[in-house]
Amino acid sequence: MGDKPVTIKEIAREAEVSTATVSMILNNKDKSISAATRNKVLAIAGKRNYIPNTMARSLVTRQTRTIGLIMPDITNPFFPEIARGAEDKASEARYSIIFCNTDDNLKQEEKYIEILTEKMVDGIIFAHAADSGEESFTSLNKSKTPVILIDRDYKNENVKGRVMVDNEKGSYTGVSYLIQKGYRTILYVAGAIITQTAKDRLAGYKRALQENHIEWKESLVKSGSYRSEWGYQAVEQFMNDHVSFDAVFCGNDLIAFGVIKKMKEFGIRIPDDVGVVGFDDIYVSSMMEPALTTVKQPNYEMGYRAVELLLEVLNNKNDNLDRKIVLNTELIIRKSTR
Amino acid sequence: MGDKPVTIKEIAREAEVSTATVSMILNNKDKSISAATRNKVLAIAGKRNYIPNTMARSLVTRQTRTIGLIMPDITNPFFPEIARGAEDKASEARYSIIFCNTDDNLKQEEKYIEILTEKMVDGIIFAHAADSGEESFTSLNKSKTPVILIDRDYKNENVKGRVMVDNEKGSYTGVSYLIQKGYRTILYVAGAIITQTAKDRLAGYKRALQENHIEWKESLVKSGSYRSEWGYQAVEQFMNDHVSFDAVFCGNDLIAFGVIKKMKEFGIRIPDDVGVVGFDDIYVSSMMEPALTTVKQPNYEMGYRAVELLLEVLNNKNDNLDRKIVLNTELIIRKSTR
DNA sequence: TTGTAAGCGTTATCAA
DNA sequence: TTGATAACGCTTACAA
Repeated sequence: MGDKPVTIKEIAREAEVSTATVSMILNNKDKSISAATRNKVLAIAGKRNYIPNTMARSLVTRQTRTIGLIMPDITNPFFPEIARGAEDKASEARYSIIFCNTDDNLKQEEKYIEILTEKMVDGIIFAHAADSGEESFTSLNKSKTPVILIDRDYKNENVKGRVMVDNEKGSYTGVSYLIQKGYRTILYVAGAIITQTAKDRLAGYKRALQENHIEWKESLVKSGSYRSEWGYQAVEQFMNDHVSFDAVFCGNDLIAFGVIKKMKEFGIRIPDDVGVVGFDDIYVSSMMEPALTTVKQPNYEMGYRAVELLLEVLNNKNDNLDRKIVLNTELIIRKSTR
Repeated sequence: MGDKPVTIKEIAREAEVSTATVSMILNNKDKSISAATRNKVLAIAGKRNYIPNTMARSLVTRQTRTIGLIMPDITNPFFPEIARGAEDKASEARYSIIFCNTDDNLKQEEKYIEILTEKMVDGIIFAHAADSGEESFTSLNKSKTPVILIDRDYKNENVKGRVMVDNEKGSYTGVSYLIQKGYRTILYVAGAIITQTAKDRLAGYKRALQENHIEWKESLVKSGSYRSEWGYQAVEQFMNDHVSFDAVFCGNDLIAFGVIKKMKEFGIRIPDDVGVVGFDDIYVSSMMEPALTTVKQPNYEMGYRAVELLLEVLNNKNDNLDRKIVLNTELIIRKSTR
């Protein structure tokens, strides 16, 4: 019933052994310790309700069993599954996750990297969605913390691995499907095009057209942001430009929602008049009217694999690997295509 | 260019002062220190790229500037905004957040509370959605960590505050609005009814009917889970029971989506034949067809206020308050009601 | 204005 | 099979 937490020292005193002994027992490094003292110590620790102080422990072991997760915005439906995957894997291995929202703001990212290295996290999972050009991460360079990148590519010596998705192939599959279903004039409403992601998806779009001998026209492509408002506006713009089309391939599902909303307002029927394919497969896409055909990203798996990779790196300090995991997308066929 | 991180001791040596002096300067407790030594130390710390070791610091100060956030599932659209609000406030105050997903599993909760107290978090924000009865939290009792509850009520001496929503009033407002718009036979498709939340909402539903002299019938109320599948099934069940109705008040937005989907399949027009009101206002509710009229919960604010409250508690160790903050809901009128 | 030194709760190296 | 004891890097009385 003491007020201060019980320490190893007090247990040692009560059990009439040394702190070293107690420590070994509590950490299962007790091969050489007699069952008698072992049980005695364990009993006392239990009774006194001993809780180890990880600060003290980390100070000497130099590991915190904590990893940082930096992402733009947990409120964006793209990220919760990544976070969940990461947390699940971390939790399995008895690691904890500190999570940070940057709003795609470089200053914030710098700040968080600083904080995380001060907190001595063992590693960082870094999901930086929007491309911010080639800025160098000064905090990252100061820090020696190993980093696993999600979704984007950086050059940095702390980067020990990347987990990405084959975006080119993903959009190739989506667009090919549209063509296969008889659609011929396919708009591409992209997100922010500075993004490598968006570029890769554009490449996949082009390749699908090419392989099907459909001419690629710049007038059919517009890029904006990854928000549903942009999809809504984009359709408006295409209509104003008197562009005619029978399908829309969208940079993500949110954009697709906007596209569909606007088209409904114009009385365009989906999928009969126009087919729509999204990208991501966020959880509501199946509930929309019509349910959205989309290229699913394995978000949960990305988070999970990223942590898995990090733990591997942590356990093989020696070999300085920079592993790259490329995950496949999956076409989810629903009702927005015929 | 050394390999090990620079310590205060090395800086002290290089600056030819004591570690105490360096520590004071680095912590802005340097009222009494000459500008000369001050600048010298700061310069060296900058050049050598000093990063404080928070393990060591926390060991003596007994605070980690870290707080735990326990919630059922970040993947559930209800929670990301809470998490975001919490993180924003924490970040403002230079606190970090460790986040934990319990899947409404009591074992998990216990485990996380244990881990968090081992990690010596300064406090815990606890968002426990589904009611798990009156189970006692043994880990919580062992731990002395202050806890702020979100959304649910527990009795526990570690609970130093609660942030909740006035559910009774919320559903009262929603149902009153339906009545005001001329709807008369209003179903209530509730979530899990063991939940206090669901009970309070039921109470609000009844009060609205009563005040408008509409008889309450048990046959108009069904409870299931907070998932869209349940909304879908519920409508089916009501139809099978040959219950006629002209409005549906839903336990949350997800349920409303399911309800709407099923009704569309039956060719029921919304809002003309039947009006629908949801609860929560998750981010897609405005994008649905028709856009959903719903009782908005201030999720972001709940997270934000919870951390705010926790920080207050942390700064007033002396008075043993248990503050309760009750936030108001807001009726968001869109197109699923006439 | 600055330095000395104790101590935070562990782990880990030697010795015994 | 166990015990002393020196770290780990920092803060904080108290002295000087």
